Amino acid sequence: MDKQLDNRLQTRNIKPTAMRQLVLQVLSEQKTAISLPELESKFENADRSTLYRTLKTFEERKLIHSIDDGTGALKYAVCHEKCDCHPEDLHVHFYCIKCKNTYCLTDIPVPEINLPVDFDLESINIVVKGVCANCNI
Amino acid sequence: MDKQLDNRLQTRNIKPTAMRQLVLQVLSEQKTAISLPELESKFENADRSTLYRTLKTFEERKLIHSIDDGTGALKYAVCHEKCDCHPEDLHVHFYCIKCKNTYCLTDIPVPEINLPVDFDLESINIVVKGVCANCNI
DNA sequence: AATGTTTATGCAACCGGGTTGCAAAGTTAA
DNA sequence: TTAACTTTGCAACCCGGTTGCATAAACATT
Ligand SMILES: [Mn+2]
Ligand SMILES: [Mn+2]
Ligand SMILES: [Zn+2]
Ligand SMILES: [Zn+2]
Repeated sequence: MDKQLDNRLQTRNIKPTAMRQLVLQVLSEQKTAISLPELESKFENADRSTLYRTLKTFEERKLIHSIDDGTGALKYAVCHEKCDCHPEDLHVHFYCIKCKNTYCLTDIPVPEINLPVDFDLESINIVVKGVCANCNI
Repeated sequence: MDKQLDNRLQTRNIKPTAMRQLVLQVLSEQKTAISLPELESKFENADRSTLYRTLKTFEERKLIHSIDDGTGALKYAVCHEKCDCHPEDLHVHFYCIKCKNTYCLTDIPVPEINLPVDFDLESINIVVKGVCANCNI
């Protein structure tokens, strides 16, 4: 289908099955992060475990990243092209308590955190809660 | 029982039932945050929903705070005396991928985050993952 | 002390997100 | 064509969290 998306799959070493193309397409259309149950509801007849495994594969290969915004369901969003999900690639996420959407604030990198001595840092998860611009008019 | 702990309950307007005294005692003994299932396992015959509601009450009254470290189970830790869980009271949390403990890094306040225009901030959740000092010898 | 009212507890059942085992279908490589 | 591997679909399960409801305990009023 979409040549662009197929490329994204290929460069991440993911075989472009029909299912995966569809899932990536849906993910790419989202303006905010989406959960597995939400994704499920976007398809008529898709099996949850297939979608689940598709997301897992995507995440493993760094095509998407997941956000735990504290709502109980992991949210997913496509990584930007060159992302490797290393600390310097990470950004802040925002959960709106009104519209319940979770935004990637890709312009806001996670700040440096100075851990106590002998603590090793591997990743940082920052979720800010509040009211988003759309809900704030 | 413990006069200190009873005071903590009173100053937070929580009636000091036997159950609540016990739960607060266990919580106070922890060096790292503890989940409901873990708490459950510290008692012989405690009912889950009672413990659940006890934690909820404690959290509502700001006697304890909860941490979503991404493991699937919320962790709880006692707030410090004067805490109101406002952004300026919040600290960074650390999840050790080796020992699976979640630490309150009470000395590390959450940094300021400048949100995009029209976004209102209510709370900030920061969880750093890595290896803790104990596991790093 | 006896009564009614509020609050806390215990039990059971449920919910929802996530996860797995396994067999069938599809793909790829000899 | 056959064999090996990968992906999909289905069903069943796990676990943390949550709720309705009945009982018990605490509290207040007479
Ligand atoms: Mn993101
Ligand atoms: Mn803490
Ligand atoms: Zn919003
Ligand atoms: Zn550790």
